[in-house]
Amino acid sequence: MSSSRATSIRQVARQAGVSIATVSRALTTPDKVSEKTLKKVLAQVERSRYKPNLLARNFRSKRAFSIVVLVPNIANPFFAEIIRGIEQVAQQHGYAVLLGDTEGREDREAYYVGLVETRQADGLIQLHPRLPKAACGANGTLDIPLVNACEYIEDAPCPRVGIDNAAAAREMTAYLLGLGHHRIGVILGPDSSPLTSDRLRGYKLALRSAKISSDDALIAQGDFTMSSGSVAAEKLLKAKQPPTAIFCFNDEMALGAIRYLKSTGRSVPQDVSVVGFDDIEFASFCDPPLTTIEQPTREIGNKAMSLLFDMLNGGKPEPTMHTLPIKLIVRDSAAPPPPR
Amino acid sequence: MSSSRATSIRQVARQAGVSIATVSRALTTPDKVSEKTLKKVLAQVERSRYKPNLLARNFRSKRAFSIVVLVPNIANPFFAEIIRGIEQVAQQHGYAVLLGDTEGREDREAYYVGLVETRQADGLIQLHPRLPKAACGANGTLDIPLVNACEYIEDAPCPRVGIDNAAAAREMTAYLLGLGHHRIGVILGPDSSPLTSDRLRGYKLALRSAKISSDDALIAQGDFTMSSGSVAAEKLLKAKQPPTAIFCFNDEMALGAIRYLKSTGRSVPQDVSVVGFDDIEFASFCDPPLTTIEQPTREIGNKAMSLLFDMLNGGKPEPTMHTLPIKLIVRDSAAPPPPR
DNA sequence: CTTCTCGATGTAACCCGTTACAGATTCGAA
DNA sequence: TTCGAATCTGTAACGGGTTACATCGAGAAG
Repeated sequence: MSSSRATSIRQVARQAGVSIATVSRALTTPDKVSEKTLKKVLAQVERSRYKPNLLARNFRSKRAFSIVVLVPNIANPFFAEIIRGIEQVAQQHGYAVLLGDTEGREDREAYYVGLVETRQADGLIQLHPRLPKAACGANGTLDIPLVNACEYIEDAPCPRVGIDNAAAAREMTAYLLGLGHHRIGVILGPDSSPLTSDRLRGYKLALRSAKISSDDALIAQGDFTMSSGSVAAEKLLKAKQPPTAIFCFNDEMALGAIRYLKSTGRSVPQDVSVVGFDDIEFASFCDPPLTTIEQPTREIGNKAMSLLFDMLNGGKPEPTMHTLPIKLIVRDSAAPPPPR
Repeated sequence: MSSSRATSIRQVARQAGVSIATVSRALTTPDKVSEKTLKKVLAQVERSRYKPNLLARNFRSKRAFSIVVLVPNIANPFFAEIIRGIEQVAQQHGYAVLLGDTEGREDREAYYVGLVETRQADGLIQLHPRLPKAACGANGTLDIPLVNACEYIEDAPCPRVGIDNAAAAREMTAYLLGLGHHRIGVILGPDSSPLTSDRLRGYKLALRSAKISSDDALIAQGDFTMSSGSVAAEKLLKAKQPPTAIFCFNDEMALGAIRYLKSTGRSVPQDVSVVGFDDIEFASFCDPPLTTIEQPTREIGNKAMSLLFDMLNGGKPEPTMHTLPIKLIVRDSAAPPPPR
């Protein structure tokens, strides 16, 4: 909080007896400066506590060295993990990450897109299942460097990274079939989410492979919240022919479903098996520990940032999907169905 | 992705037939421009899709219009909520928030402090219980605008916002006493956290008011993780005179404690009451729903950002503590002790 | 000794806005 | 009509770095 203005490169140059160019080079490209001068300059930098003004540097280099991450809700630990993955490689490349918590509102989305249009940020990583309207040019192309992570956008004109949701759902369904279940309920996510349709497709594929016809009475709507999981589970269990296992399209809903089952005196997995998706932290701590699908959240974040970094450095934005492997985590919430 | 360089204010000025100063004024101080010119300029701005380069503007105004939030771990929903509160008012004032997830490492802390020293950011909000070393000047003052939120730093030379942990713990303990408990166990957080000592103080104060002497056998160490809650609960319950209620210094540990109790066949709250602290989202969904202390997370974030904003606008950093009210949330995890 | 090469350094233009200051125009009042 | 004030507009300096280009000096080669 000293009242004098911050020391500038010119002061350092004067006091070190060199030109400003030399100071600049000493700090950014030391090998272009003789050893003697370098030492002299660095000593003076140290002495006068000089910190280069990155606002100026970035202005000159036309780069903000920051990127924004658009996320529906940081309070969701699943997204938080992906953000950590993004930050990790962002920092390796000298980028800072601006947090864009949209809370689902489109005006906030537009605000963050504006940040990159006005060069406050260099690019954007989108964690929503849709493209930000504000970023779309007239001819279906994107105005800004963008990569989409973890939610699959059909035909998006940008690189995407995520998992193969259909394959994952198929694997999980096959696992339940393997335990001997024939009536497997599912609790979907919101319709708007492409995740839902992909996972549903995988589920049906697995049934078909096992020569079991799918039954709409076994499909219940949810919205990824715990309470919706409870409600949906109730609906499924009250059917004429209730399922012996429930596949929830995320862990929160699985937790909700388990809560409902327990509250009605059923035990999991003895009476009904319940499995989830995502492997959030609580999944291993709840009772019973949840069998679920682990998503490579860190890796998704890492990859997304790497892709964006490439784009920012002149790579062209191949609109390809980068699929990362998932893992079926078997814990204790699924077991063979009870004998009839 | 057009190959031409971005349109600059000079182009717009030329095409609108005015000077660059007029364009600048039209965009930043429209009332200094005649209505006719304003219309003409804005039309041209629209037509050429001109977006002012904020890198240049910020450079000129010597402000980055961004602040960094240092957080131990964004994957912790408690912090995530505070961040949302910060972002909310940051955006109102035109500030972006840079996410500083330190993962507890000091080098990352230093990196983020560097961001404000080099003017990439204007100030910093710290969510850790200690001051970043890198930000401390020689004479015990701070080099950068900083406010501390949610964890109490003793004698920090900066504004602080948080709750009265001692009073909150006292209230909770009094509540358990009121239910008829006489042997109340506590599960602490890590020693390094000032939260722990404050809450412990509140607990002891309540006991003294009730003329009950405190017993070290009722105090167990934890570290704010669920598994530490299980371990600590086990230790408490295996004592000669086990507690009839357990006060955990955060919700995660309470969840862990409940899990341990259930696994040993005890039911909560019939056999043992368990209460938490923080009111994380899961607290209302677990079984039984947790009686806990609600922290005003949003408000903490809001207040912290307001304080920082004031500092950035010339207000001097009063090193005062801003205490926000908490709320005791009664759910179903605490009940009168079982009759002996 | 001259000439060439190459590394180290300095000079100054440049990035793209904002804004102090000056000049121009308009309008009302004397 | 003339002058002053108020309003609008333009010119150009400025911010703090980076970097193309010029310059200089030393050592190598001829």
